[in-house]
Amino acid sequence: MPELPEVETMVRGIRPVVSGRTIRDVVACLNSCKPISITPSFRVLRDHLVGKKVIDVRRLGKRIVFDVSGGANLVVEPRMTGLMVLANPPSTQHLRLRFDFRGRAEFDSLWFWDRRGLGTVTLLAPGDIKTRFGPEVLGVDALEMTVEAWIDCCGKSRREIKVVLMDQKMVAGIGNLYASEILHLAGINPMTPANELDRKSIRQLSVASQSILRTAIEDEGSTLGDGTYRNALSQSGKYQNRHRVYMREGQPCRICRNGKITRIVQAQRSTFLCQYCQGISLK
DNA sequence: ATTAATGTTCAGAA
DNA sequence: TTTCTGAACATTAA
Repeated sequence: MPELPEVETMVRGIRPVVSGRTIRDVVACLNSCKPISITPSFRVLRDHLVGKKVIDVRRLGKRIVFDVSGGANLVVEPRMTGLMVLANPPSTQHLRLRFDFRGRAEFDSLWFWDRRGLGTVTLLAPGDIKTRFGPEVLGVDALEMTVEAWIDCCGKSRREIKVVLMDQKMVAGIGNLYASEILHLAGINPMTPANELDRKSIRQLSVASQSILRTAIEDEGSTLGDGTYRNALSQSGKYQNRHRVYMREGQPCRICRNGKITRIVQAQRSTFLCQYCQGISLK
């Protein structure tokens, strides 16, 4: 579930605690749970990181990037259920990796907890970090998506716009949850082929994307029913209370109050929508 | 007790 | 070339 707002929240929680600190040790598979995918290998990762200093922690799409002294990067991909926490992980069962820091402070370890274990951790050599990702929906300077980039991105695919929004090579940061929310705010039918959207709709998409994601960051992301997602201190997000459509099938639309939220399936994933707000005639 | 579904990504097939 | 399918894994609901 961690999408841009959740990953951004993790980074904001971790950065002030971890930046400037030296890695004392890295420990894998606490409580002997299964190892997650580590590239090139846990051994290499550990040997390289121990003794290095964390220069900065930042977000790239849905990934957490640690810049370490010497120029290498540690890239953590939470995928479905991965979390980076400084304390109180949801359970002791799925602690996959632990980073210990030198010196003494309020928090001396950073954990990678992952219930499903689909997350990945990659150590990249200096200079190897290049984004196979599209531009950021929210990002610094040139990395941030412009309306022109949106027009370009939509124009080159015939796939449904919902599917294109989730394609990280087109735009980095949007996943299944926020795609539904964004399209509802933009008043766009999720099934519309991306290349059939007019300029006005694309502009609305651009505005809606930034608006939804910014608000979700302010609310520290969405913690769904299973309670999996938490911030760095293991507290729940609040944005789920403001969901317009996601997981609200059958409930009245909060905006138009005309009808109920509908669930459809696109690319094997649930999409939630309001047929009135999004101009859809369902047969 | 099986089976399907769940937030993501990617390799390999169509 | 672009788009689609299934697999990686753990847990819950049906």
